[in-house]
Amino acid sequence: MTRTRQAVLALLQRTRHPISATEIFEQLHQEKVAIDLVTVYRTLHVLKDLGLVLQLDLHQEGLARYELKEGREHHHHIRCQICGQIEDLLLCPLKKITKLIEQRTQFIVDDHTLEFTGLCPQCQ
Amino acid sequence: MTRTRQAVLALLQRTRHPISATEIFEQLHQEKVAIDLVTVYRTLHVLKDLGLVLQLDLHQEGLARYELKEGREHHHHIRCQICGQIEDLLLCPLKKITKLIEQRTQFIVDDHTLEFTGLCPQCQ
DNA sequence: TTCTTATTGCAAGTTTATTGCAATTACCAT
DNA sequence: ATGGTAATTGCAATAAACTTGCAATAAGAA
Repeated sequence: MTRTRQAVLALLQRTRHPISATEIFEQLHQEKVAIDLVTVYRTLHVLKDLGLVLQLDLHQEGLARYELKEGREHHHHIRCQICGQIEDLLLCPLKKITKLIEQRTQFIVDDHTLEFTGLCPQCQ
Repeated sequence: MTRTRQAVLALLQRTRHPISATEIFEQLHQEKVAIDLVTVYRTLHVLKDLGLVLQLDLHQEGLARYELKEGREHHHHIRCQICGQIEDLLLCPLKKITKLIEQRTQFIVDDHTLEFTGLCPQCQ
């Protein structure tokens, strides 16, 4: 664990919403942490492989976002189509459905993604 | 409606799984239909705006896939992590949950995406 | 057929993310 | 501490998906 990795991890810890590599890069530069964008990408890859970070690919965003997995329970997201704000949904209605899908398709399911989009209270 | 647009639409009609712009481009060239990749992208954009085609952004694929919306009921997908095969799931367990989420978040929900990943029977 | 408008192809440009490689840094053993 | 080794980093270049500008072409109406 180097200081650059700690800086990325610390930023993820204090960020409440899923954040992109570019946003991490820009935020750290504002905080006078010298780090290359490539290093941000590589660090995120490492943290993902270590199981500390989750990668999200939200619909129609065209970029990856990351959030800390550690210490957080399984959840999903809702995103405002106008302002892009992302909010956590601390629920998951898919336990039973997963079993049904495994029976129907003969797949072994090991992950799922669920995302809602719409208008946030401010943008309605 | 030009012949190139009809070619794209016809290909989408006879393709059973969500297909990417590059795949459409390559498939049409194999069928000796001269079409530029840019035109494929623009055609897909038009068809999407007309509500004839749905764009999917599957998790960790890093590209957009498209499927015909016309005449098909609402459904979701499951994708094999090994071979990439995508299968339709002709179910949706999210009607009640959507109402709950609207109450909790004060968002107006107007869409959702749901995707399962796992191992298909062949890749297990 | 001719005129007008929409569509297309080509080239160039964006954006997001990855790779190669040399230079630097971290960490372990001494 | 110090030196050696292996991992990490920055820079430059590259890749892949997608978009934009613009002139040439094709479609549809008069």
